[in-house]
Amino acid sequence: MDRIDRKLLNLLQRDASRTNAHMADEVGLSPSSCLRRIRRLRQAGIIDRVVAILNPAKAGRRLRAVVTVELRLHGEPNTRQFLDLAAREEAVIQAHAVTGEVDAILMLRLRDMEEYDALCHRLFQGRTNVARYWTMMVIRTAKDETAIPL
Amino acid sequence: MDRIDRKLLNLLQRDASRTNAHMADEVGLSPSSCLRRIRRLRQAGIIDRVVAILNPAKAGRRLRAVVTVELRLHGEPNTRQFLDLAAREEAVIQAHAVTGEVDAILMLRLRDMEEYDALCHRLFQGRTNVARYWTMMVIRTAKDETAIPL
DNA sequence: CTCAGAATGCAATAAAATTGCACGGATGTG
DNA sequence: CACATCCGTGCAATTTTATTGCATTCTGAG
Repeated sequence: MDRIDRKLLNLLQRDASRTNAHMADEVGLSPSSCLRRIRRLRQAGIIDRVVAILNPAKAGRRLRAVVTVELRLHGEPNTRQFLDLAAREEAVIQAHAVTGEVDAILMLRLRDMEEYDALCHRLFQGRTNVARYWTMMVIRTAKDETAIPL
Repeated sequence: MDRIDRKLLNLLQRDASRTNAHMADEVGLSPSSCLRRIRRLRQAGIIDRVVAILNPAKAGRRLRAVVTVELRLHGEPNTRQFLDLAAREEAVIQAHAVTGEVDAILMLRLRDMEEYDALCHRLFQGRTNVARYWTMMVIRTAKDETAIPL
């Protein structure tokens, strides 16, 4: 993992659709060398996968929300059970167990408020293990990266 | 945006490294038709970009945290100023203004606690506009998608 | 300094993407 | 219902890109 690897990873984290020859130019290597490095980074699992990022609005998911959740019954099996339940919801993009005043945090991608309402009913109301929950609707996004700083 | 487009987008959101011919097979189209659809989805901006997703641990960013922030001075210019400040930090992956009991929420990718400490000093202490902040360190992740449900 | 292992560049080859073109199905109109 | 038009499709030719073998160069340990 030298300087060139880092440079390649940074390029790939922003735009993985460039041709290998172009990438080689950027880092000052021959196409074959460049390709072999990228392949090595993939096989080592440093590059986990390559994905397409959609425009949320154009994909019909304008709303974004963060929900913090306090459970009634804390501890390992209960937390896991709730997270698994949440993970099954397609609107739930991320589900984490966390430290702090709450037990879990969910990131949502929503079509509209109707979907939010329905989701809350399924996850938070009825006979679920949720004591309280706090919803933060995203008003404005100043930064939104998938890239991990190196 | 018919059924085939949605299928293509779902495939690309999980793995955009497949060959066009493979994708064509998956959706039951010829390679040329498949390619033209993908190109159209890109030009329409539905596909925003294609990126490499790294393994956080192998990239040296084992720690993940969510921080909610209450500002001293609320309202538009102050919130924007704080978000811009936060966005300049490389450990800050996402920065949002939100509704609810807090004003902003930050997603962090951290190397270690030392980096967290330094970041807190820069963003939350001293003469910044932050009244209080709550850190939730991610213990376990049950779901972590970049894909937007269609 | 010397040697072994790893990385590199070049050129040939294989694979993939891209394009032109003709066909077929859906839609709208007289 | 016949007809013209438009859009998407598949095939095959072409161009571009990825991949590999091999000789050379670089790097680090002893």
